[in-house]
Amino acid sequence: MLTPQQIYDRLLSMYGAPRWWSEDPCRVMVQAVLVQNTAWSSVEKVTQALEDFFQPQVLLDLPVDELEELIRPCGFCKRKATTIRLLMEWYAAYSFNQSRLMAQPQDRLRHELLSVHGIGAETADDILVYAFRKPCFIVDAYTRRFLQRLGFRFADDDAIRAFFTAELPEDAEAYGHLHWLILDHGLQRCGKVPRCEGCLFGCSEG
DNA sequence: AGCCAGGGTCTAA
DNA sequence: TTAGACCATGGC
Repeated sequence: MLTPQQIYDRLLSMYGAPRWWSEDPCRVMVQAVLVQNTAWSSVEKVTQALEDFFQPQVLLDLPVDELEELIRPCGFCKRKATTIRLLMEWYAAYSFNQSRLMAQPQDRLRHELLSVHGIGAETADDILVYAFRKPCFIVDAYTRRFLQRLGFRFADDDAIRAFFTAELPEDAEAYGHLHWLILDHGLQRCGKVPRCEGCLFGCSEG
């Protein structure tokens, strides 16, 4: 069985330097909500329409029904528009102050994010890592499918998290980079096609 | 046509 | 505590 470090190294050699979600915390938060049960291509489409709106106060000033129309292609637009609004209100309680947020304990931020209606574990963890640089390992559908194709069987998401965090340094950058590499791998359709080109994992079956 | 996409919430048993 | 319904839309 591969170790987390070996997995990371192989992904790195396949996809090169990993990208960060976005340097803009507001964009990370909005996109993390938009991508819930939705194809990333739809998020990209809406992102173009939202290009002038990725500022917390602008989003708060925008009538919710207008936000619904802007994000409609991502589906669940009423729920997601409300969640984005609530998320920005939470953000406003910290005065949109990045250093003030990053100074908070991870557990506290996670608890607060989970208390926002429409934010669950995965969305909260996306935000913790990519917006606030907290070392919280993200488990999503791609992570589960990826590990399953590699032959791992875990009882639940906590077991997956434990597998990675036990051996990797507790570092937000590393977690974020690894998660994005796993996304790159998934988006290459590894495991969905008979064999993906140059795959170092030999992905070929589900 | 029908199924799925980087989820989350609510309800019933 | 867990399974199932529901939320909405686009792409294939």
